[in-house]
Amino acid sequence: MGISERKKRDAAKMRSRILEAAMQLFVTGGYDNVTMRSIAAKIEYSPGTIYLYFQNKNDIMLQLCYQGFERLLAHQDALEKIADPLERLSVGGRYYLAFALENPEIYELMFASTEVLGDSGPDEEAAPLKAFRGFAKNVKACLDAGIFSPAEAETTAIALWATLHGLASLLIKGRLRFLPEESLNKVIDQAFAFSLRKRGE
Amino acid sequence: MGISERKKRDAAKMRSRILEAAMQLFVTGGYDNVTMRSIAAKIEYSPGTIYLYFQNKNDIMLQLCYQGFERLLAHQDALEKIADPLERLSVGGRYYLAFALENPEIYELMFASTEVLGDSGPDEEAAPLKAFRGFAKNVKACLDAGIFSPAEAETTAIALWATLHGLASLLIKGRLRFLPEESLNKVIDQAFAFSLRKRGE
DNA sequence: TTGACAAAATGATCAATGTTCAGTAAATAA
DNA sequence: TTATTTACTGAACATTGATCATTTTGTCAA
Repeated sequence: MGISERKKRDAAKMRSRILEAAMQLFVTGGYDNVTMRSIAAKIEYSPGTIYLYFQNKNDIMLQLCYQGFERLLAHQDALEKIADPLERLSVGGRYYLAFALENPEIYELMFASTEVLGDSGPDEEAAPLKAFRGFAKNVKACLDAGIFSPAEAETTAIALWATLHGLASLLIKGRLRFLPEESLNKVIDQAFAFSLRKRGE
Repeated sequence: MGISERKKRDAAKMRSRILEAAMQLFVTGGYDNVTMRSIAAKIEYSPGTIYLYFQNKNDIMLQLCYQGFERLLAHQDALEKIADPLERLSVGGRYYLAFALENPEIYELMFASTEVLGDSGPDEEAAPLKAFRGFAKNVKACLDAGIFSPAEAETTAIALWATLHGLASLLIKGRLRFLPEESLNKVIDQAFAFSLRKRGE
């Protein structure tokens, strides 16, 4: 039955084309630029066809959200080479921030309200959880190296993530626009130093 | 000219009624629940009337965003009584987080993307900037008390804000749902301790 | 190759949305 | 009372996400 396999490949390819078109529309013109009709026009199919491959628009946006997490995770993979755990964590954090600032729309989508992304299921949590686990692993390495105390492993990871996410969010949404450009980099550096400072006791 | 004054009051009252209706619809059913028609029905006017008092829907949502910041600022005013600067900062942070978690929709709206809220003008930055200045003032007090070193005043304020905002965001959007309920409070406590720890050197 | 069946794609259509605007009603002024 | 300005109406428009009867395309047995 080579035919049914080819059909499966075709269907997967069609899904990819739809997602690619949606992603392009999204990053160039934001959420409002993604309409079922604009996607259809881009892939040169009729609007109704999209519903043969995706349940609805939310479904599509959710997939784009997942793609965002996957891209972020791919970035983080490059960190494995860094031996020093504290530096790995620091560089990872900068990667995280750089990703958010270079892909503001995608990053926003990744943390868009649950409402937009539809009801939460076990699958929905998978991607963020995976991202956090990678993060936590690096923190754990710092812990093992005696940089943090054991009781603070998860706490530290979350606090760090929160700081990074908060910075990214505030920057993307222009809430730190009042800061002089020059001091921004310094702020980021110091924020990292602040969060990553070796703890006493 | 008592008439024109009365008319001004009437117009202001009408604006309030519209905003109140919009806020009610928003907190109960989210952004999608706020339609020009639903607002109109709630205040018992025709949809077109709303456009005599507001430019468009974005305008209305922007005002709700401002109301959110005002509520938050009102909360923070109660902090003045706390003498110890470090404790004032800590309690203020908890207020901030509590506000965000008790008013998740409003908090989300306050930090919604610039796109949703319309083009940024000097007015738009006023509210968040004001909120941050109050925050920074508390940090400065810690600084004056020798708790932080001078070079870190603004940096510390921003890092703190980012951590708070990040925590609020992640919590609201369910990204920390995998955490056991019991450990959540501990995480918050430790995150605060982590960020507010007295710095050496 | 042909004809019957299944799968894929279409596009007209629906209800709902934000917004506009000619027309109507009410309030004010003359 | 009459004229004029102001406030309001609600039908209408363009767009949106989504649906579904219809048509086109693909598959396979005869």
